[in-house]
Amino acid sequence: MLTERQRMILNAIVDDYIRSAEPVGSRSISKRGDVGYSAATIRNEMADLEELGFLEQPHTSAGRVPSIKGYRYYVDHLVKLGDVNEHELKLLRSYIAEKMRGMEQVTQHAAMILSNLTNYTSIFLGPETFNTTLKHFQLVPLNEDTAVAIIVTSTGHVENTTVSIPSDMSMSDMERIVNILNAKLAGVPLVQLRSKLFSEVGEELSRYAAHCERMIDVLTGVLKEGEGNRVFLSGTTNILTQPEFKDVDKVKTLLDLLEETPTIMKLFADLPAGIQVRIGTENEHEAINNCSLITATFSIDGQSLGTIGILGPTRMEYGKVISLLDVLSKDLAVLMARWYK
Amino acid sequence: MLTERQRMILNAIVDDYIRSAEPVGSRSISKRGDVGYSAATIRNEMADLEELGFLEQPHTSAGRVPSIKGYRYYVDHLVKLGDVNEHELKLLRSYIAEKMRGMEQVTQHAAMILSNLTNYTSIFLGPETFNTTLKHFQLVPLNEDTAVAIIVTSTGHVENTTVSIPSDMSMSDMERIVNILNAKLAGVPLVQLRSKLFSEVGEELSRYAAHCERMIDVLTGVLKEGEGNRVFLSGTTNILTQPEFKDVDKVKTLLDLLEETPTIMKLFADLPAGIQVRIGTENEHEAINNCSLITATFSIDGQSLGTIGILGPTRMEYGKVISLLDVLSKDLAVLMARWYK
DNA sequence: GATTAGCACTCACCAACCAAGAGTGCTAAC
DNA sequence: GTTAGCACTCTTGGTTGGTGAGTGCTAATC
Repeated sequence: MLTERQRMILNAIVDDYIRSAEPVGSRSISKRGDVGYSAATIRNEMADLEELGFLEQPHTSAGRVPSIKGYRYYVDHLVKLGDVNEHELKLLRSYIAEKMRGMEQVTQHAAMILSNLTNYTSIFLGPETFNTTLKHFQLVPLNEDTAVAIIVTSTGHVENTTVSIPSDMSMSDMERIVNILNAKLAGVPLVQLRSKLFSEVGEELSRYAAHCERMIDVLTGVLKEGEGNRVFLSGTTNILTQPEFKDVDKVKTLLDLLEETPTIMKLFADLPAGIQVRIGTENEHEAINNCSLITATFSIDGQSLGTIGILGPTRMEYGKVISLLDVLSKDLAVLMARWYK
Repeated sequence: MLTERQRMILNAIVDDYIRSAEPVGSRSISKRGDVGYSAATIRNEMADLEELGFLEQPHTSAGRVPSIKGYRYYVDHLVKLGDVNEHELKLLRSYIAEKMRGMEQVTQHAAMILSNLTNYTSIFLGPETFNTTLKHFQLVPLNEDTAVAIIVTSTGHVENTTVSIPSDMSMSDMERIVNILNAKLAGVPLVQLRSKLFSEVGEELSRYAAHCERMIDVLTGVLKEGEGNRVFLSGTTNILTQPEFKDVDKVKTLLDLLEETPTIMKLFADLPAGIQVRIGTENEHEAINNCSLITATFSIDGQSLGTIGILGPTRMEYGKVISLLDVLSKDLAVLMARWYK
């Protein structure tokens, strides 16, 4: 619905604004070389674009600034994916060099590199527990009445809590129960643990029923607690270098948001595989209404294994970030496929 | 070396400044009621105090502000420990209600409450690994060539990494080695693991020597990696509400510092048991030269089990924070004594 | 001799004001 | 359809002058 020239001008304006962070005027566009029109012509087009809702004016006689709708159009139709240069590529892939750490460490490291490379904040969200299965469960006694409960999931994730040992449970009882639970419950999806317990293990452990249920409580407790550990942030303060965050109050609300893991998890909920761009108010949460969130969710056999997101101002280098995330998520997908073949 | 009146005036100035965050003038002190002198007298004393280095003037004809030396004198001789009120005490002790979680969770929760109560940033540093002993070591295989290595320490702390299994090591080999290592190394201080390995386990595992050394590498690797996990922050953004941090640049350097776990660990190194106050430039690190750090290190039998610190502006409510930390650290000491009796 | 009232002086802070510059919208010419 | 020209708007930065808080000093007072 936009003319070729309008698209060209919109593109120029967004590019300029992303670079300069200042409202861009008709003259500066006209002088860019790649747009062969005079300032006056551009002015007319800009007025039209504003009427159509793609641009905004902070005040009369300031330049124009892209609106959310403008950014959206830019991202959907205009943005040129920057190509990832040698240096960046090398850096980005350096995490693979640390051969064979856990999947988590790898992704977290990747997220860190990404935040350095982009100067925005990167967020990594680990796989949802209900997609993973139980690998191993164990109790390590610390002294007579306390023990550490440890759970290992199929993705190599480890969770633990300290629990108190009921006084009426002997060491050998405990060992036996843990053994049986392991034999029966290994490979069971985490969310089905409880129901499986009753259907499968029921009769065999009936004499330990009470204890056993206790154990499952512990198990699910550990899992629930671990929920929060899925979020990993990197470069939190990078965003402070952006001029749109020179106001401490804005900074505070943003940082407060980032500290609230549940909120972040909600933000990342239900993302389809692949790259997703959420611009400004397209984000649910008010605190990031002047931010954009670009996410890459990678999955294997339809099972999501995590999401890496980049949070920056709406005036974000979309082209660069998208292409970086694209490369990275494809790399990770390959890596994971090999890992969990 | 200060006269009674000078002490009184210094005390009044520091108190006022802590409340208002603004240079305090002679008149406002004179009108406080508890100091029965006229503004002129106070002015003279203030001039003297300035000459002695206890006060500073931002510029001529502004009020006075305490210097580092002034704060130091205040903390050492003048400060009245605020008494902890019922409500605070209840809140502060609520972590105990979560009966018998791990020591770590308890302290971390306490640190969180503390940051809420004070509106400063609280930092918790877990016990040094070389004071703790190995409780349990385990490998959980994930697939043919990777496994999760898990370590449990005597304090109930759990560390883990994913490692690759050498192709020439069979499952049963692995199990055997792990078993022997556990039997021999449980109870050994973490730092002595390697030397103990050779002296004690040497002959018994000579046929597995190579593998065994590999295992120890894994073990120490896990530990080194875990070093960073000892730091726990809470209320990071609280400090942003303080007027001295209305400048985003300062905020950034401070937050950057807080993200660097090694630096924080250095900051907390070699603290004696009990409460310690470091004011402004008394702190090594430049980024917190206008902050004060109050720490409480609690130990049992001379073995440090962690430190809780409060980081705030130099203009901090010393009395309140010190008494809160005092109560808390004593509580924790009791709790831990029961725990690790 | 210590204390205090009085006074001149110093700055930071604020508001008003002004000029410059950037950008716009509109009109008329190309 | 495009562009040059022009009047108009509005931010920005600098200057100026007034105000108030606070000081240092001196002289009077207790």
